[in-house]
Amino acid sequence: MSEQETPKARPAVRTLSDLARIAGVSAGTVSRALAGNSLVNTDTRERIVALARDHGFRPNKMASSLRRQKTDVIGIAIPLGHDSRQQISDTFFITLLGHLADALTERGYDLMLRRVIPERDEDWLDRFIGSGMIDGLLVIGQSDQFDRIEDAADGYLPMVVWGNHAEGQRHCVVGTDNRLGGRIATERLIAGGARHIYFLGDTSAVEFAARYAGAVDAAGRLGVTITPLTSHLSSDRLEAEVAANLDRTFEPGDAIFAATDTLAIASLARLKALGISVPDQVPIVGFDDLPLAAQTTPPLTTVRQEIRAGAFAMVDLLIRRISGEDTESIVMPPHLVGRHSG
Amino acid sequence: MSEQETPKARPAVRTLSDLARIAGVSAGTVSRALAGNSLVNTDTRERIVALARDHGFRPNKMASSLRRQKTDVIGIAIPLGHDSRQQISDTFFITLLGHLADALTERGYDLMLRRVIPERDEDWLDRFIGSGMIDGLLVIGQSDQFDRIEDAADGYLPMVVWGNHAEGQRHCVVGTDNRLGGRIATERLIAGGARHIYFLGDTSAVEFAARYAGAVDAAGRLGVTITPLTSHLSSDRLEAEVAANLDRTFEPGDAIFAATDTLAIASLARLKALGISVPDQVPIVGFDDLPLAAQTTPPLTTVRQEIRAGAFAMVDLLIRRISGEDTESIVMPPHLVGRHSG
DNA sequence: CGTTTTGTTGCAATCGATTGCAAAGTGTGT
DNA sequence: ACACACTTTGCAATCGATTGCAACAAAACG
Repeated sequence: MSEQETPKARPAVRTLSDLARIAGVSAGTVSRALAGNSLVNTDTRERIVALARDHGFRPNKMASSLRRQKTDVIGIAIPLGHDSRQQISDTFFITLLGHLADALTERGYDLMLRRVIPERDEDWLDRFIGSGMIDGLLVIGQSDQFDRIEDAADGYLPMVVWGNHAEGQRHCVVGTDNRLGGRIATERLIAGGARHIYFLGDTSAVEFAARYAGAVDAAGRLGVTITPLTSHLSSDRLEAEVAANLDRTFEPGDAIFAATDTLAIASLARLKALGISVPDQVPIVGFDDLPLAAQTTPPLTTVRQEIRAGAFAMVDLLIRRISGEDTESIVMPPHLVGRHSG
Repeated sequence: MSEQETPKARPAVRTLSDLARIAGVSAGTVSRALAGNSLVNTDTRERIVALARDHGFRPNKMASSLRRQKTDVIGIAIPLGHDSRQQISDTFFITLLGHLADALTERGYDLMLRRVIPERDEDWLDRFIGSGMIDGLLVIGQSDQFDRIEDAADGYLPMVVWGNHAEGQRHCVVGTDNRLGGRIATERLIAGGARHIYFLGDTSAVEFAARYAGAVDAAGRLGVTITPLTSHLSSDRLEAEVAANLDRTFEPGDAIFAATDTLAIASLARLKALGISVPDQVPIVGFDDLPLAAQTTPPLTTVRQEIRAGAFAMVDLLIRRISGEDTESIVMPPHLVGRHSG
């Protein structure tokens, strides 16, 4: 009663020993009781658990982590190498992050988020890994850090990366077959009559480079020319760069393959502003199939990545790696979602 | 030389003591040397720092946190009370998260992200606070957890919440004047000729409730009727609910005030599919002014929230609270951004 | 009734970095 | 040559939870 009314009058119960004193047992017993299982007497356990609840006691996770050598925290690194202000706000990464959060929470892990700017911090990966704060690491996007990730993977098993898979690479990656996706998108445009394709994106990120390579494959094989136009994804540059890139005279047979739906949507808006009709004058195909892609005008034709499945796969692989297994990478096939923009 | 070539042949240097042994000094000295300042001899310091670098030594953060009683980690909680699958993927929250990440990283803090579903975990706030893992807590959105946040705020200073400010509340909040925003949006619609306004959103979240209240204020004062239509923000329900809500016959004078740009954009798409023109038949005003709002067709008229400024304000307040100051809330004025949808 | 088994609990070491205090070493002033 | 100040380093306690091992009691067995 007065316990309920003046919970702060009592000296706070901060440590196991505090609670142990109140319960009249040793700290070890309290620890075991709160751990639920093991070998404490049922009565004792219940008494201690009740006491802990009444006093709002929560064991200190730092101490626990230190002792157990396990933090139940997974690190999520977002390297912003090729585009330092992008990405954490890019819809694709965020959607992925959301699903990762779901999957990790479900498994009892917390997540520690870190945006890293490799140019400013050479050592970002090893620093994160070596901090002792995380049981495993997910890297969202390889950016231009492929080699550094490779190096780290040699000495650190519990790491899974979202990104592109290259022949013979050593780090475990989950991602879409970007090259195939690029090919599919390009073939779609060519089937629609395109003779010259603009690739919109930043090829210094390996994922996008692979999409471009796929586009070049298809274009080359089918006798179509292709021109890369560099556009970054950071929200403060995106609009201006897309505008600059699309400020040209389009001719019949021209088409746009945007490396990302975000870029495709910006292109849609820009072409509309220029009075160029999509897809009649210039067809556009995007990449990702974000939820928004279905809601644009016209609805966006795009190459779908299975973000949710990918996120769950990453977590699954990571957990297997944490327990020592050396897992293979997973490359998921992309699928064309034909709507009306191209 | 052979050091460089076979870095893994040597037994790894994992602890201060390991490094101390190699350097021929005590662990305490190593600790002080790596801490940079204090009172170690310059030569010794440099020698130790070099050794640490060569051996890739990184001090264990858990141990450090435990001893210093400071983790340099800020918790970010996203309560999903009124809409359990929403938000982490909602563009607004994500944009905010991105800016928070910027501001915190700049100040040397890491961030620990936690989505919480209050229905499943009554104790989410106290558990996070009491975990000992974080130096401070940012809560993104009050959801329907206003009272619980109030309770926690009484005993825990370093917490700042994004959300709505209510008269006499005790927790420190940063946010937009939602009620005023709702009023502004509604007045805009009425000035455009609206006689009946549909409010699209979920009023069980206090922020949205305040926007609705503002809309009711304006509508009541100007003799306009208003009808709330409940739509959630989770990406898997959003589209269907908007569709269901807008599946009605609109009459001249009808207008839509969407509680969020995300809802406004979905409405735009839905009305387009129904062959209803915006703004001629039904004007729409949104809320947030997401980057996308400028790129829709037609470009969205919306009420702007200063997300970036808000994020930096939150971090600033939090840091002052961590050092013991009891800061006031900040309520930022919303601004109407007139584009073409309403 | 003595011995073994089973069930509970306490004790103390441990995880790894930090830091107050003491001690050692060096240098200055008289 | 001695006392004193200052610089640098080592020692050992500490943060709080966990856990192997030993100790003890009660129950079961012969």
